[in-house]
Amino acid sequence: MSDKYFIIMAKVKIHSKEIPVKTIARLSQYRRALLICSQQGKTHIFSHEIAAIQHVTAVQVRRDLMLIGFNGSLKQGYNIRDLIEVISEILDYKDGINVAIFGLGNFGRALFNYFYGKRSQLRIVAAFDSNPEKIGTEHNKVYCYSPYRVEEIIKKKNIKIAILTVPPDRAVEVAQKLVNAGIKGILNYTSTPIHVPDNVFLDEYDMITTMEKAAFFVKMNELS
Amino acid sequence: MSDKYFIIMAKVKIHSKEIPVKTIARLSQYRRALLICSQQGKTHIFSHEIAAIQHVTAVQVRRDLMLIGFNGSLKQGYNIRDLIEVISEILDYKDGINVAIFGLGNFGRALFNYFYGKRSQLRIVAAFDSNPEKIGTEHNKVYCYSPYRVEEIIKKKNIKIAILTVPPDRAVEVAQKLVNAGIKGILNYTSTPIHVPDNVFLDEYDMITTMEKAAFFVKMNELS
DNA sequence: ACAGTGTTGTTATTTATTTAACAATAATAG
DNA sequence: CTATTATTGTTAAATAAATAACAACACTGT
Repeated sequence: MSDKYFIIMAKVKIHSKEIPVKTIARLSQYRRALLICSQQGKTHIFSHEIAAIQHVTAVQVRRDLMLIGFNGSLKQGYNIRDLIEVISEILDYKDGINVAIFGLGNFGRALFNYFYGKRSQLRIVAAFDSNPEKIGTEHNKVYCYSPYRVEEIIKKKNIKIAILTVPPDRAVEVAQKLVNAGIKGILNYTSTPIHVPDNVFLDEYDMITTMEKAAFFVKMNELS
Repeated sequence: MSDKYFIIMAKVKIHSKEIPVKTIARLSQYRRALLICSQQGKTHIFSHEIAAIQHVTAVQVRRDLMLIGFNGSLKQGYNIRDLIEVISEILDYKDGINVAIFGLGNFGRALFNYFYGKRSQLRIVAAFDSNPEKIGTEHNKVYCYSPYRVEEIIKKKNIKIAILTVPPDRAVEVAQKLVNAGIKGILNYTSTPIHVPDNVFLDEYDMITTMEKAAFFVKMNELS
């Protein structure tokens, strides 16, 4: 059997320039740093100041901002308010984006609480759980539905992104259901890898892998 | 002011070959897939089978295994039991590694429950929280200590890795304390970036960034 | 015995990303 | 008015990682 290839979204064009995925992630981080600075009354910031807050070099900040076509001034650096606006223009979805959480176990509830109300652009509008005791309950005005109603609710509430926190053995099945229902992005926090079509965004985060990586580096550091 | 540079651990030598960080992460994932296959009674596996379970190509699997010097057989593929052993030899810390969790909010508790007992190599042996009501409580035999005792307990219990889930405004301060106490790795789940010396492993995961990236790709996909 | 098949192991190539280098600039101090 | 300084913006180079290409092999069926 020949090898199979999975196509992922690697670069994106903005202002006719190619923007690496990693730049997108950094823009999100820059914005948060900028919002804090802005709240503190700062109006301008240098590339090395942004770099010092986040884990990057000043060169990288400048390069990222160049890619999105944002210009600073030589003596004052970058205008914070303007930069926030430009980044928001790129990152934000017009009228906000609706998110649902699938699986209200410990993890799901924690993410829900962590997330709820943090960024108005990203709204959790529904929860799903197969536990009959949870179905029908409400939490911060977010209703918990039965999995049977996934397709109906996704369409009715225009849910674009799913946070997947179901038990590992249900992940594949639920993901399939979500894709069929027309979800546009899945954040998979189960330890089971899932597959989605090319036009669905997928991000998988697995804490066990991260822990094992950490353990490995601790070990390597001790040896050298 | 000139640019500053942060040195990170990018590659590691095993058997005189350089191994990319990403390969290390994949090895952890391969092992989990292999453990499941092994439990199902399978003894051998082909590269494309591993690839189909995880999100990679068969070539990448073969390349990763080549880097760690593991050989398969032409007709049967890779011996599952042997491969698990070799990967474990690389990833695992001799007698297991002790982990502590800092901040028992929703997120901290969720990670604790998610994690507890999952991998015997990685043991959660202590928790810390500044809330007096939590201090002194016990959960699955794991005691919750006052932050005042961080240094003492880290040394006494030989804690190598910290899971950081304190509120964002405490992250920097707590991280500093951990580094001073001799912690070797930090998994930072607060949304505040932290800085650590080169010899301390750091992994930062920020859900907001991931969500914003997801939203961005949803948007891009709709435009094209 | 030999063509056909499906696999591994490895080198070469391509792509992606970061880092370095540096010209251009604007302010400042002498 | 000129040298100095600290910064941006951008191109070039270096590094990292993924993908392709393919030789070597071992088994199968004819």
